[in-house]
Amino acid sequence: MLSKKTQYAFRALTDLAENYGKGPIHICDIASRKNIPLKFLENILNELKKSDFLESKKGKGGGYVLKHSPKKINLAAVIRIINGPIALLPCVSLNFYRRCEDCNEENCGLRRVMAMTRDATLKILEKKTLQDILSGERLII
Amino acid sequence: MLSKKTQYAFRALTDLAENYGKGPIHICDIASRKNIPLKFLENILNELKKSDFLESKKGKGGGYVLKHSPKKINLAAVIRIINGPIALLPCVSLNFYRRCEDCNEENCGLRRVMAMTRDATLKILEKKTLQDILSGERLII
DNA sequence: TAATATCCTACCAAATTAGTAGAATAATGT
DNA sequence: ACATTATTCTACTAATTTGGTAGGATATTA
Repeated sequence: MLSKKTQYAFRALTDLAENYGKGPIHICDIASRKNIPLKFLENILNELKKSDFLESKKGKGGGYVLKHSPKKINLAAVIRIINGPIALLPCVSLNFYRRCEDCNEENCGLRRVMAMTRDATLKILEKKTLQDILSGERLII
Repeated sequence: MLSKKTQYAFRALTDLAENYGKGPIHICDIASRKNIPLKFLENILNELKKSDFLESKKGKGGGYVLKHSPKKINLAAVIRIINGPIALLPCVSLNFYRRCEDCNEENCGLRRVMAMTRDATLKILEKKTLQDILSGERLII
């Protein structure tokens, strides 16, 4: 399951997408509109900034802005930054690979199935973007 | 990611599948063959028994046996028992549904995408069985 | 230089995960 | 009946992760 932090991240990014083009958005506006603990949200937006999803400006008139169009930010990328691996086993993770103990990877049946589910999941999450989850959007399959 | 406990569960079930038809298998044989902490494995096999995957026999000649053929045990069912929900959000879980706060489900874009990924994942995990992950098996997609 | 807003370091509490200890119970063979 | 064997149950404990909080440092603008 996605952590609460990840759900907060999606809610905050959605808010920024809804206000895309309006200049920097205050973190406290996002926090109050989306009902997210302010100080926790600071951490989250900071991580997203470090990972190049956001730009920020300090001081009066400051705030956060999406660095790229909502159409360019895919959900898998956000999950990887805030939540971690998408695969169900470390040994099939593309971005967080770790070998599993006592397992001959070439010949591990569980690994083969988990690689399939990873692919099926990524096929969706890498295609869907922030734009696709805005509440007004119709979802085209 | 699947917990270590879940990976142990799969390894143990695989061992029981490999020895299917040979009568009760000692838990300490499974533990040593598959390198799983014995007392931890006790908990796991007990849960699997309570969930009707295994039968057990006490005393001399006792041990654990798969209650059904390895072909009948699908991976999603095992994950649900030992690991919990398969869906990425509680509000799209079929077996562990919980409403999420501050979210209008009818109109939540994230929810729609997460329902799609759940379906894609289940399509695989509910079809694949213990038999499919035995190391000798060829995986037919 | 005051006001504003992000940035950074360092905590803290609660929950979950991973594992252990030891006695109770049941089945079997002698 | 009784010793042996193996599962079952209750109850801990330690380590890690998750979900937050506090407070000062830094940068920007007016």
